[in-house]
Amino acid sequence: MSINTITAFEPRKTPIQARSTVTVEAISEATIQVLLTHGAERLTTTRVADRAGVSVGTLYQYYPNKQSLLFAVLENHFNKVASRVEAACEGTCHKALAEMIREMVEAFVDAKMQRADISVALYRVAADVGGPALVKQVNQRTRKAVETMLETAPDIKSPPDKFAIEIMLSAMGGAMRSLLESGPSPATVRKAREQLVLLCQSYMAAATAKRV
Amino acid sequence: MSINTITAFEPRKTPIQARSTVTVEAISEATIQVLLTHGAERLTTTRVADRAGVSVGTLYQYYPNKQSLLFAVLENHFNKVASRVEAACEGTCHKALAEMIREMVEAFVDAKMQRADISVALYRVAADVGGPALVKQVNQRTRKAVETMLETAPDIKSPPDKFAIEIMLSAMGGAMRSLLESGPSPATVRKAREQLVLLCQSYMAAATAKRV
DNA sequence: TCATTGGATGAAGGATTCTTCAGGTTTGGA
DNA sequence: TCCAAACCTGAAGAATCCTTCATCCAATGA
Repeated sequence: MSINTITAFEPRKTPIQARSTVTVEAISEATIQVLLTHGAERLTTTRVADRAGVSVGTLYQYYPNKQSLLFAVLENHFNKVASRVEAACEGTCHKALAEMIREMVEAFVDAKMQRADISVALYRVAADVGGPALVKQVNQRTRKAVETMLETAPDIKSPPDKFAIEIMLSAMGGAMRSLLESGPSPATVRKAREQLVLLCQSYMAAATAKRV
Repeated sequence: MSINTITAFEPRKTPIQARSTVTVEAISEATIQVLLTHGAERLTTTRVADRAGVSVGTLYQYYPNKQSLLFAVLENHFNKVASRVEAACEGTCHKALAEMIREMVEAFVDAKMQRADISVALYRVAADVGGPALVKQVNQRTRKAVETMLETAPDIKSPPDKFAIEIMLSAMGGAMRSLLESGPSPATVRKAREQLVLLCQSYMAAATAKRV
């Protein structure tokens, strides 16, 4: 079913000419806007098309159904964030553990904040569109990046449990979600960023020490 | 708007006779079941009523609309969990910091696991029914309990920042959510429980030490 | 220039859903 | 026993929504 679900979400056709690329992007952005202004419950394909300045038919030319549209937007956002975190991990090898974690967490927070509106909007539909499965997948990917990064840390006796890293990532994500949903001020975001760094640092230090 | 939203969610009439109490509970339970088997998108008042063994009209006698139904179930669940955590906090005063955190986290995890199905079901609608606001409210309440508990800890130099406690709670909640959504085995839950304890312990230790 | 492929349109079919309300059934006390 | 209040019923109105498809416009390249 998982495979079927995913294939059913695949775009219908790929943009070739320039104008269609514009259209697809407009639809994407419109989806987010509608999500923010009307809520998930009132997210209508017609409404999205209107906001994007195209007709419904056009929308259905690129997405087989409403779910696939939402899924695509969700996937796109997740991938962007994951890539940022991966890049941060790769760029911080061989440094001290605390430094690694700091870079990683800050990359995550910054990536999320870059388009905070998208994050908030997507929280509202994630559950209906295979969000949890996507999160799992992305978390897995991120975990690997963190794992290989940690293996190069000079000040670690034993690498942390895979499971511990997953816990850390989901905790970080959860805290970030709460934060974003509260519509935080820049100052609050800065504070939270610091605290999240501390949270992950202290946990990782404890998790690597605990193992024999 | 917040007040209007909440008043609009208020139950229509309160059960008086015994049978109506049964009915209301059946509707509550049916809501969760439908959520789990059909998903949030296909949660229909008629479907819920069917599953509860009553007619739609009966449902609308107690809930003014679909949202209020979902909100009530959500609120009920959150309050239960919060109460458990509060109780744990009150029962652990004057012990060592690590012990306090352990009790608190374990109470949270156990409360969530008690009806894991409800938690998972509710994650799917929380966003559409003022979930974030509720979470905020409950988190605030829990934070106060944790705060007063921590003030009695003998081995703390300075109490942690309010903000730090909030971060911890939302992180804990987020990690728990990821866990629950992955349909974990009992063994996994045990491991996660341990790790969550460690996560919160090490963060709180760091947060209380950092402050001058 | 012109044919072919890509792209866009939007009215309308088909299907659901939410919610109401007029009328019937059950309960509990007088 | 009897009645008023509490409950329950479920067909149907009203409102949306998703999705399709026949048709028209634009671009590309031969």
